[in-house]
Amino acid sequence: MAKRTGEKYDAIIDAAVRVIAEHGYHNAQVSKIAREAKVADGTIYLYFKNKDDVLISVFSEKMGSFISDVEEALQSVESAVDQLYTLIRIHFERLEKDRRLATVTQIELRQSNPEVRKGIGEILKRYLDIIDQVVENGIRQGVFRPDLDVRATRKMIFGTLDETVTSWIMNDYKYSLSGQVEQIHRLFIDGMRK
Amino acid sequence: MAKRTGEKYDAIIDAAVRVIAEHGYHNAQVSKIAREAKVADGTIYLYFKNKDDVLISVFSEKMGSFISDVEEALQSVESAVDQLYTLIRIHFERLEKDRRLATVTQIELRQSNPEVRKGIGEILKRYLDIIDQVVENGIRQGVFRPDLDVRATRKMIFGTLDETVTSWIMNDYKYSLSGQVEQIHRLFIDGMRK
Amino acid sequence: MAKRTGEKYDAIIDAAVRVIAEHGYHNAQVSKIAREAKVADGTIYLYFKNKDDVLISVFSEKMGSFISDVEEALQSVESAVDQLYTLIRIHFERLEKDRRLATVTQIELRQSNPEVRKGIGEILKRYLDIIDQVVENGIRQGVFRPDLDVRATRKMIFGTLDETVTSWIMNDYKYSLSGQVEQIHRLFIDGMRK
Amino acid sequence: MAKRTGEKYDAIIDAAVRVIAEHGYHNAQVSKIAREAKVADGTIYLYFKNKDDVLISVFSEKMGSFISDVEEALQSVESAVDQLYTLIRIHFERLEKDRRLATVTQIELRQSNPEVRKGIGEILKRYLDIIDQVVENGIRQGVFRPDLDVRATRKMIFGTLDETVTSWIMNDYKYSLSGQVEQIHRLFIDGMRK
DNA sequence: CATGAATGAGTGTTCATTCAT
DNA sequence: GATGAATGAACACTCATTCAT
Repeated sequence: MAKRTGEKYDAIIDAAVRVIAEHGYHNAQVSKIAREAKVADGTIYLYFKNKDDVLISVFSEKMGSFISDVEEALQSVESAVDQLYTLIRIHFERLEKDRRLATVTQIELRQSNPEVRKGIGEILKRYLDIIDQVVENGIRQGVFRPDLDVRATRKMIFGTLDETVTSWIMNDYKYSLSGQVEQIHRLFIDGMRK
Repeated sequence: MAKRTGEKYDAIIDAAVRVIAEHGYHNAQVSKIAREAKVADGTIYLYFKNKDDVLISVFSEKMGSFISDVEEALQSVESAVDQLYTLIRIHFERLEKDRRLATVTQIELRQSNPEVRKGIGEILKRYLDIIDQVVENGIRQGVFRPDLDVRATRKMIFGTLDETVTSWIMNDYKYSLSGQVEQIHRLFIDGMRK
Repeated sequence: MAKRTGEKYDAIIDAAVRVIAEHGYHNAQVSKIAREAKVADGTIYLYFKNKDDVLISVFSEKMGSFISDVEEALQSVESAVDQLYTLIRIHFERLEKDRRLATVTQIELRQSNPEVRKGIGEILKRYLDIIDQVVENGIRQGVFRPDLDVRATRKMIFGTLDETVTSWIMNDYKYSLSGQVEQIHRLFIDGMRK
Repeated sequence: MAKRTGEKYDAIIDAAVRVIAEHGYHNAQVSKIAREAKVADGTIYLYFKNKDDVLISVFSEKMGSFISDVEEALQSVESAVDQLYTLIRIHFERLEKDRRLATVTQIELRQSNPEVRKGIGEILKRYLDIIDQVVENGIRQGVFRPDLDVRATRKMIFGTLDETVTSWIMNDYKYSLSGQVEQIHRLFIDGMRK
């Protein structure tokens, strides 16, 4: 049971994204995903434990590559201020480039049951850790306030990015996400005060 | 259909909160809510259009009083910097005081279908408007940067508060929410830079 | 859940017997039983815990009245020899009179899963107890051998009756069941020896 | 299709017995039997027409040797009274010696669908014929009553043995089967009467 | 001969909503 | 207004069988 690789594995993951994006979480039946992936219903169960596993895997596979990209990009950046900029930029650019995936991960999969949400939460932890490291870097480098609460700061950063992307989707992508990198970066670094 | 007041109306709303808090969104059946409210299943449909309407009303009734509280409190505060402080403080205090309601509005109701989420979104707009006004006040008063993008700033503020509360719930309320008001207020106002 | 009486309760039980008799155990879907009983599928679950419960109840209700009939009839019979005769007679007469029920309880329900079989076994225990009492009576009355092993004797009696009925059904009811009462009674009492 | 011999043929039959004995009829999937037999799923279909064929063959192969043993043993016994004793003894001894096989043939395979049951019935006919011959022998030898109904008597004999074995299994083999040969033989021959 | 990946038909159960009383 | 019995649509998952290699 549950081979986690192969052509069909990828086909099912991608089909799930398309079906969820088009029909919404509550209308993404297994049979619909199978048809979209051009496999039989039962084939899905050769690659995944159950429907929840498909959904968690969608998030894991897609978000995983996203997180890896961010990790890699941050390696070649020295200053924590610039790292934060890079992180915001990649976060926005990636999701702006794949609206369908953005909708699925930001909106649809959040309607899921506790089991799936738990799986999603575990994957997101990796991302939150990266943010923590950037903040800690900045403190160590002496560019961020030494009394910064890392966890609170991380929640500000993640909460802001998440809300911004969600809002962008809910407003039908009608403005540029990546156009806000500058603005938000400055908000984080310098705050609202004149 | 759909009297929106009365003893039973309130009983049903409160029963819904209790049932969702105790059993989770996906186990909050109409019949369970009816039993908890000590009315017949059918009676719910004399006061609400359908189940979605019950859920949206839960959010509306409970969040409505919350928003009014914030509005009122802000009236007696002059400076936008202090208004922002007050907003954060009330946001955290209110939810910290009623953990059950916090869980229902922050976690459970977000698993709902598009219809309910839309209803919730509309109610939240009032809150977002209040945040906008605080930001605009600050610009007008000359204490916030004049080039602040009001909408981006509002997303930062709301996104951060929301993520902070969610995180607090997910970590079993094991630290103080209101203990973070100071820290987060300073993050907003002065940013992360040393 | 699970009101165990009422007009519809009976209708569902009877529909189940008809459906199983006509289509066989493996083709007796809940929806088919519901249609036959002229109720909605869901209604079945107002009266029964699940499908297994329906099947066990079929056996319980039908066999229950059968066992009560036997119990009652034995009361008015003094001698254990005659009691045994009466038991065999009623056993055969009842099943001969309702061939459909005979098929369902003898053939179809025995193909069921362990859960149902367990339920059936528990109901049969009452019948086996009655047989035991007849045997014990006979020993006490001094008409049966005092060294008779009650349990072994009971197995002979029940096993024989059961096999005889099953065989009669498998041979398409083409001979008379009640015509064999005499013969079998004498076999039990006097044995095969000349 | 369907070679009925060979190393793998036997391996599959034996694997089926083990799997059914361990997991029960309703959990004896073809793939599980294949794994136990160390062949591929598809290989089973080179030796058997379908799953039913496997199950019937299990009964046929195992019961076949049992019946042959009985046939052979009876040859060297003269008197019908002793033949009946021998038949009961071998019946009980064989099944007592291989509890796993006893469970499979007495309990598990009886849950099967009509097709398999029909196959089983045909095999059992050979056994029933042997019983008939013993009874007829006895009548001819003048030791059994001449008015004995052979078929009814056969049903008593088979029904009793079958019920006794089933009961022994259901009671977890906790008493001796072969210890009951005497008792049951006397019941058959001399009846219950003092 | 043998493999094992792929197929796809088939069904018990839940629960929001209705409506006769 | 209030009841609660009745409705019936909707869907994830299993597993015997096939067939390309």
